[in-house]
Parts: sequence; structure tokens; C-alpha cells
Amino acid sequence: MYRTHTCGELKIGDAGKSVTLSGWIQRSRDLGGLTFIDLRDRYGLTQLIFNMDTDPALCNEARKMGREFVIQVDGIVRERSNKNPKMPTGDIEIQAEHMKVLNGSITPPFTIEEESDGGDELRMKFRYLDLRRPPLKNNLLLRHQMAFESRNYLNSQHFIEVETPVLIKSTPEGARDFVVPSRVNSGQFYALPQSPQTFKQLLMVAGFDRYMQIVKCFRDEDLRADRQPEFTQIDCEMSFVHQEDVLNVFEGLITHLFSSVKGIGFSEPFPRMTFAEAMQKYGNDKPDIRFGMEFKELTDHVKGKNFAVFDSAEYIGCIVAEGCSEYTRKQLDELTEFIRKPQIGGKGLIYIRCNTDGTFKSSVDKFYTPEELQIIAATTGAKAGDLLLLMAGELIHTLKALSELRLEMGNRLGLRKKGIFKPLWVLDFPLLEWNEENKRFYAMHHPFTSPKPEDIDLLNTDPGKVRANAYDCVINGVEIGGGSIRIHEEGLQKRMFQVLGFTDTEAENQFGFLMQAFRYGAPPHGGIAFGLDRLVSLFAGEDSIRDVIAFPKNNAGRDVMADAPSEISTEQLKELSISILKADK
RNA sequence: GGUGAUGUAGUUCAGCUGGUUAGAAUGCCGGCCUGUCACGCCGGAGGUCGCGGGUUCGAAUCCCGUCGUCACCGCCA
Repeated sequence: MYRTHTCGELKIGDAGKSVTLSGWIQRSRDLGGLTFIDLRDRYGLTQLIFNMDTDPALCNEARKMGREFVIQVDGIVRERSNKNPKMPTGDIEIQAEHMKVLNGSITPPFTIEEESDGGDELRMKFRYLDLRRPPLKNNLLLRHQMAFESRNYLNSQHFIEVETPVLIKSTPEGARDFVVPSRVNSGQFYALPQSPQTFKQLLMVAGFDRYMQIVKCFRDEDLRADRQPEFTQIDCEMSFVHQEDVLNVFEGLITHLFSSVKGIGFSEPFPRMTFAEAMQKYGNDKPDIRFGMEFKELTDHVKGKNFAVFDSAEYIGCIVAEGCSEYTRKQLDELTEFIRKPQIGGKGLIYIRCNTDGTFKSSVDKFYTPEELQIIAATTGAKAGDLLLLMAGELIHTLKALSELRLEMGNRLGLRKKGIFKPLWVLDFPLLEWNEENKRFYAMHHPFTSPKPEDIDLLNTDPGKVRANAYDCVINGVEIGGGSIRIHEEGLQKRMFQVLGFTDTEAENQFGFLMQAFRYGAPPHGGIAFGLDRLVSLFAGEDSIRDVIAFPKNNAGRDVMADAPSEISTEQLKELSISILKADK
């Protein structure tokens, strides 16, 4: 028997017991006559003690043990003379009687401790060692718990988990597909699913009523801290539901996760906000509502004073930074520099200080009298001691830049605390988005999203104005889930493809199987998918989803541990009837 | 596709306006130590300064290119 107990469970009440433990050597402390070894497994750390007086041979052997050796030790649980209150097992130690080396270890390239000394790249290359560290280990335990509780809740709501295929048909809409060549069907390719969307809809047609799946999805797009080419969704679909039903069931899921995993309850239902309202107040379809600082529009209040920047602007808006009227020139310059960064693209920042003595100082004093500044400040609701930050320009760009500025100010003022969670539903997204480059509309969510019934006529006259039965769940500025009520009628689905610029033949070729299914009694249905990786990283307080994925890809989509992707042999290529184009130059 | 940051002992980093033998901490190896828990003390080994080219009497340092890593923009229905 390798062990009678784990390294985390022995406590003072076990004193006197004969036990066997197996695990990894975290660290050893050789004091000459005494040697201590901290033995680690998934469950914790337990101190072993070897004494030169009682067993010199064993003690000498223990002195030779290196970090990360795997050993098995038999011994007696003893109460410590010097207790360590910092350790859960700090009241006891194991007086070793026998030791067996189960496997040695070469010196690890970085320290395997709470805070490692290793850099990202190195730890990624030795991921299996990094995963021994408590922070990463705990993230994976948390992930398991969240997946388990999700299934638990959804099972209680009569969802059944159904596996959908991973080798599917490639479609040009949406993100780029990962493709897989078919050997048997020479020259043809499968795609890996960006989501099981059509299959879960077909399961509704099949009458399963409530489907869920914790499922890998694949998108061949560039990576970010919160984006991996393969990621996991809690994918769900329900029949005979309106939007309200879906929101209620999945508000229940999120609430259940918070209470069962973090012990956090929400006293109020999740607030709801339309897409239009989110854009107007926060310049963002996934606002962080842990803090206010909502936009105040000033377009109609500040024009006509010969200030060209304002007079030529489509939109002028501002945020009120409470208590920041004392910001120094340097701090204001930093903010200007921030919004001027190319990825934000702001041209300039205008400030109005509402001094505590009731006076006003601004960067546009040349154009506005103190009285006019006071009126502007009053319009925004600013108080003495506040700082107004104004941006002006083309509508969409200015909203976006002002949104970045708001988040930056939130960070600077410490208003985005990690332990605070503010969920939010964003509703009524536009159905379509105009793409200037290709001169056509694209589905904002996906082509199976239903338009709001009252907006259907706009499909013919002003498609850009059509609102969808689509909703996102946002927590702390992170989009953690999104879904919609789907189209379940062949006619409307065909109309949708027409608006998206598909010919009937193209629509038939790509999605004929779905529209065929709609002819056989498709029930009204809708659903949602949550990003498990993002949810777990939010719960764990991690900034990157890589920290909650066992074996993630790096910035360039590479697995640096296994060194994938890699070239394949000419034999393999030949078998697949594939030739590789030589790169230019 | 683009912008920025970065690359120096096993590891994390310092290394100024170019100047003798490239440092620190930690880890590793050896010695001492009976209550440590980041044990302590003494000693030691350890470097293709990412790679290639250029400027210079002289380059870790300046310039050009290239590769890797990270963050972001584009992209992500």
C-alpha cells in the first residue's frame, strides 16, 4: 500500500497513529542531527522528521533526498514541540520509520512554490511542474467544481447532456474555421465547431426540450489573454421558451454557481440594460458596473463658442471623476497620453476642474466663461472637488475611447475590486452589423438569431435598425455568456440568409439540413452559451484564462510544451492529397 | 497584418553617456549545525549577454535585420 492517508488530512487528533504517506519532496531542512522534509501531494503538505539519535542510517538517507523526489514514508504521527500555525497540518509531524524512493527527480528548472521564480515561458514549457503549484492546482480544482455545479444545477432543471460531433461542415460565416482534411474523401475537409449551434437546434427539433453540454469549441483567430483557439463553453438550448424564460433559468445557473462555489448571494435580480443604453452610458456593450461614472452627453450644450474641436464634433461626452479636481498637470498629461495610444485613438482630452472653492479651471478657458463652465458642470451633476474629462469627435470612436478612459479611471481610483461581482444582462442587440469593406450585413450574433417581432418589417426597409432577441450576460465588464431566441421557421430563416447576401443556392448548400429540419415541426426555442474559461478566471481572480486551463496555447497559438503545431511527413500529406504552397520570397 | 515592451548564470533580474576580469539574489554542489518550517553559517562551481550583420581602436551597451516571448489594435457570427 502506497499510503494510508494524504498529505493534507492528518491533524492533532491523529497523534500516535501509524501511517504511510506518499508524495513529492517540497523542501528539506537538514539541521545536522535532525532533518525535516515537507512532503506534498494534491491535498497539502505534511512535515516528516528524521532523527540522527533514533535512526542514523535513515536520517543520513533522508539528507540525500532532492526536491521533487517521490517518496513513500511509514511512521508515527507525533504532536510537534514547535507548532507552525501557518500550516493546516502544522500541529503534527511524522516521525519516519521507513522510507522508500519511488522515483527520483532531476533539479526542476524553477521553484515549485506558491510564488514561483520562473517566467511565463519556462513555466509553460514545464506545465506539468507548474501545475504542482498551489495557485494553478487550485484553479483546476475550482474549474472542476464549477463544471460539476453547472451540471448539477442544469440536471435539476431537466437539461440532458448530449455530445455533438467535433468533425463538422465548414461554413464561411463568423470566425475562421480550423479545418481537418479527410483522407477517405480526398480533397475535402471537415471543420472543428466554433460552437455546436446547429446541432443543439436540431436536438430541439428532435424534441429533447432541454439540452446542455460542456464542450470544446474552436476558432482560428488571433489570441489574447482572454482568448484561446480552443476553449470550453457551457452550451445550452431550450424549447418552448421566450427570452424571459431563458434569462430566468440562467440567472439561476449563475446565482447557483456563486452561492455553491463562492458562498456569494445576490439580493436583487440581475440588472438589465439594452444595448443602446449600454452604448450611451458606457460606450461599451459589456460595461463594468462595479462603478458608476456614466457618460454625460454634452453635444448640444457646448457648441457655438468658436471652439473648433467641439463645433465640428458629432458627439461630445464626458465622465465625472469624483474627487479628482486636484489632479496635477502630470496626471492629466498621463491620461491624455493614455487616450492617444494608437489602440485607443483618442485625439485629445479636455478637462474642467470643479475646484473645492467653487471656481472652475479648464483647458478651454479661452472659449468658455466661468459661468458657462459652471452650467456645463451642473449639466453633468458634478460637485465641487470633481474633475470633468471631455472627449469629442465622431460618435462611435469617441464612445469607445471614452469607455477606455472610464475603465482606466476606474482602475486608478480603485473602483474595480476583484472580490466584488456585478452581473448584468445586456438585451436587444442589433440583429445585423454593416460591413463597409464587403458592403454587406453580417449577423451580429449569428444567422439563426431571431429578430424582434415588432422589428421584422424593418428587415425590408432598414435592416441595420432591426433589434434581435439576443442577450449577453456580463460580469465586471467581462462577457461571460450570450445567446438568443432562434429562428424556428424556414421562411424567416431563408429571409435572414437573403438579407445576409446569401443566394438561395448558397443557403441551401451550407444550411439546407437545418432549414429542411424546420419543415418538420421545429418548436420555438432559444439558448445561451457561457464561456467556462472566462467564468472560472473571473471566480479565481485571474486576468488570463490561461491560468485556468490545464494545457493552454501561447500568444501565437503554439503548445510550447509539446511543440505543436508541427509539420507532417510527406507520406501523411500524400495520403491526404495535400501539397504545401511554398511561402513567397 | 499593425503598435509597444522584452530577451544577460539553472531561475528572476541589475549592468549609466560604449572602456580592464559581466554582477546580485535565489537555486545547485561541498562542509558545519538536534526543533526547523523562506532554517542558519562557511566555501565552491556556474555566462555563445537570443541569433546574424554593421559602426568603432574597443559593443551586453549604438544601428540594421531576424527569431522567441508578452500585452494590445485589427480579427474574434
